[in-house]
Amino acid sequence: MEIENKFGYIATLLGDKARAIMLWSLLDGKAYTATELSICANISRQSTSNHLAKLLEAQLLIVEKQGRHRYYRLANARVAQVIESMASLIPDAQIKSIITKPKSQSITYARTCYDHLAGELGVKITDALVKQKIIEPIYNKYIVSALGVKWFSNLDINIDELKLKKRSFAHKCLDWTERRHHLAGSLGTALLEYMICNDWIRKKKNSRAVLVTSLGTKELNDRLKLF
Amino acid sequence: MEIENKFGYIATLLGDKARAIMLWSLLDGKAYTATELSICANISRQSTSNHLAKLLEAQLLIVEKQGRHRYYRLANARVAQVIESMASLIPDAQIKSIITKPKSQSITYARTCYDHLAGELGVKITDALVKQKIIEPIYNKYIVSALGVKWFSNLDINIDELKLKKRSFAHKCLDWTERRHHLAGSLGTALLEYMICNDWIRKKKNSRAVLVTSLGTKELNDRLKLF
DNA sequence: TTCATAGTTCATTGTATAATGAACTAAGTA
DNA sequence: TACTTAGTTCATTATACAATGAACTATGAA
Repeated sequence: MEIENKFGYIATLLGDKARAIMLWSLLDGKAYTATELSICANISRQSTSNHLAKLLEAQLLIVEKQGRHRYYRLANARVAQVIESMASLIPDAQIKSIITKPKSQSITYARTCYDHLAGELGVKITDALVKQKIIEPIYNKYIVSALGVKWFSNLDINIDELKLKKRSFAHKCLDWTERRHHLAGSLGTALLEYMICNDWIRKKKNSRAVLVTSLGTKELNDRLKLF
Repeated sequence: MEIENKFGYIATLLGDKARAIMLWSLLDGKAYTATELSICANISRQSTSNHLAKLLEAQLLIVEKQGRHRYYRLANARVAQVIESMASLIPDAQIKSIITKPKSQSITYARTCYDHLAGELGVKITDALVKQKIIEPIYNKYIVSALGVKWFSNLDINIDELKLKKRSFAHKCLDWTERRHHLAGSLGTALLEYMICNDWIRKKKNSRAVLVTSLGTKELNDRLKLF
């Protein structure tokens, strides 16, 4: 098979309406049962099963059996990033009509993108990290400066340890609301984890939206001159 | 329309086999005619036209009319980025297969286009002029920066004089081999004349091809960091 | 002029594949 | 044990939309 056909295979797979909705729902990184996903996409369980089988075969999803339930989740962070970046192609006019909706304000301001922080806040923090010379953008990645190693160690994040992990360390992820890059990879995950554990931000229930606590505002301002 | 439906709209658009092949072909950043794209995708011209209209409407492509041809290209770098990132999801990728380019013969490498320089060299020079901030692309034209005025005056080219002429000063011309823009207009003519007069390049007899002299190579490298 | 080529539009046909119903396995429950 | 729920498989149906032919505009060339 030629490369463009392989690309077409992936594109077709993502292109079905029902599958697109399911994948979008899975963007929070959580695992959902087949029945839950069928409700999301508003199709029969049989049909859902068929779609899920295809997504599994393409290694876009992974499945975990637990009793009589099967929990489906995105195979890895890369899948999530591709889906989010595809959303950045939604025509400007349509994006505007979405982000001005009151209920989507929080999701566009700050949300999780699978395992790291996205939205306006995600981009702002990344910008600040670059401005403070903590990280530096190189091609599609970021490198951490000597100063940055120190900065992250204050958050109990050990750069050397993270680099040892198999997964990507610190790469760029395209944000669909901001149309700009933000920090992803194991470093992005570590930062998100720290912020949640230390109550800088809180996840909203049943949503990818997060909100910044007053402590978080203070810390981000002190450490990154963010606000 | 909800966000997941809009995502589905984009995904569906990219998901058609024929469209996927066309988009993949356009990844090189060059512009192609509708007929050429129909050959790439191996479908009829009518069908191609239909697909292109959809991609245009979604602002994934832009079109430029030139005579009876319509040149289609990706709307911006983001589109290319997303397509490439989607290709990264191809399972057990054998993406290492290199995309072969048609080898450039002298007629495609450098040739005159009516009264200015075209071909790969023409495009390269134009790119370098932009990169060095000597000229700046604005819509279908180029403007010359203050730095640029100085740069051209070193070649005895007086920008103010050229602007007084009735004909177009510096517009974009689409190259058929490179499918990318290069400098045309009175400024393009003046530059070509200078290069010939000063033996940077020589016209081949009975041909539009030109060859670059060793002096030309040196000068273009010194002044534009071209090679 | 007239002809050829590039490209589009529109109505019709064709087809790939999604959705569905019925029948099934497998796990949990009363 | 029988019964319910989760999920799948398979054969059939339905449908969205891609492909096509015919007719059209527009540019360029003889």
